[in-house]
Amino acid sequence: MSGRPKIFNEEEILDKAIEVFWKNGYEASSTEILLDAMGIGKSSFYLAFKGGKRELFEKALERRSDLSMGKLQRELDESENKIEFLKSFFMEVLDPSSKRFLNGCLMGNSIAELANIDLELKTKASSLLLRLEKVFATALKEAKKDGTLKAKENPELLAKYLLTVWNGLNISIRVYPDPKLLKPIVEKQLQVLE
Amino acid sequence: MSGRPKIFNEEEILDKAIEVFWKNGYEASSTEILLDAMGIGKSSFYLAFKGGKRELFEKALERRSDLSMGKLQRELDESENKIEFLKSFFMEVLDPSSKRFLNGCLMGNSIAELANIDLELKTKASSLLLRLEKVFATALKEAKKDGTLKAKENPELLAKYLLTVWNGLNISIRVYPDPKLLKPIVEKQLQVLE
DNA sequence: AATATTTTGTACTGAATGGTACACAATTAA
DNA sequence: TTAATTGTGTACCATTCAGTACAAAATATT
Repeated sequence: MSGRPKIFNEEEILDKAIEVFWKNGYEASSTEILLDAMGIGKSSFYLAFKGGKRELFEKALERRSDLSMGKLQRELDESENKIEFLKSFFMEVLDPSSKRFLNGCLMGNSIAELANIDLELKTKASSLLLRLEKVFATALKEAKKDGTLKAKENPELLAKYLLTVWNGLNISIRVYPDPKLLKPIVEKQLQVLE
Repeated sequence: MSGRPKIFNEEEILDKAIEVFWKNGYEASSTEILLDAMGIGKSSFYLAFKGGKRELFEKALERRSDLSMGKLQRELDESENKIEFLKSFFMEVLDPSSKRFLNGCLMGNSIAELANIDLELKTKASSLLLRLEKVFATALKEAKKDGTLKAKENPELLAKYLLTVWNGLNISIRVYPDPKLLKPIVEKQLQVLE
């Protein structure tokens, strides 16, 4: 059953692919660049990913979502004050040392790039981005229950609101070179959580 | 001095190019697709646009900005209540028959796509998008003067806030297939203008 | 009508694209 | 030790990419 062992670990090369796609987007990430980054040859790649670059992209989106949503959910579970945590979560985007500062949100970027190019991939990115809304929603519900969220608005609505803030922020950080300019904006946007 | 006459009008073919770039983005718009849409041949194109596709994209961005900012400024100048007009301006994005509903914002898309691919083009798109902030800012200042804007916040800050809302909205419309879902979100975001 | 000037259509180019073919290498099971 | 199985490296492929060369066409000037 098992012949020659794989020289690579699928999760590791997916992480490399995520970096490339996140930085360059889908179209501008050539298979050559991707293979270089992943450190594997063509035949290994096409054996593992029969669907080629497109399948790799789908898997990369999924893994990126799994990792970041898992981390976020864990942090929320551990946090005392979920509202304060959410605020810091948004503020992190303004940190010039964060990947997101330069690259924005992988899902948002993919939606913008592929909306009219590849409906299926765009829909995939959309649904993965909606996981973030879901995480926001449950956190807000819990915060409402434990009293840290005083706002009268529906948590479901607030979650959609936050997702839109998220989307805007990830574009705006690349418009305003100085993160200080955006800080008061984000604070203003997050006032609904007061 | 004047030889064979041009078979095309530069503004008209730029409008066609805008449509293509807006729909597909930069990378996925091949010169072939562009030339087909513009209805001209290669030699005519490269004679008029020595810089090729890249120059065409720059000119397209500029023209798109000129046209839309010109229109917006005119509408603002004519409007009685600038705050109400700005609200309707944002609500228009949610109209499924608007181009923006499917394609988002050309500048925002370009920033997302080219941020790490072509710094110069990304910077160009950014600075053109900042024109929108400028238009917002002057409108808000006037509204504050004439009393239609009651908010105590600095108009400059509010203008940046609106631009971020704009950026988020143009991603979110492609995440939420049903524009009704977004309407209350936008209303909430625009409450700062009350 | 001849000439200068500019634009256009066609054919071509070299490079890059995503993807295959296939012989060979490394492992496990018989 | 041999066979079966699976993975890898190299060479190759057709297509598409952005862009050029150049001759022919259409105009204005003389």
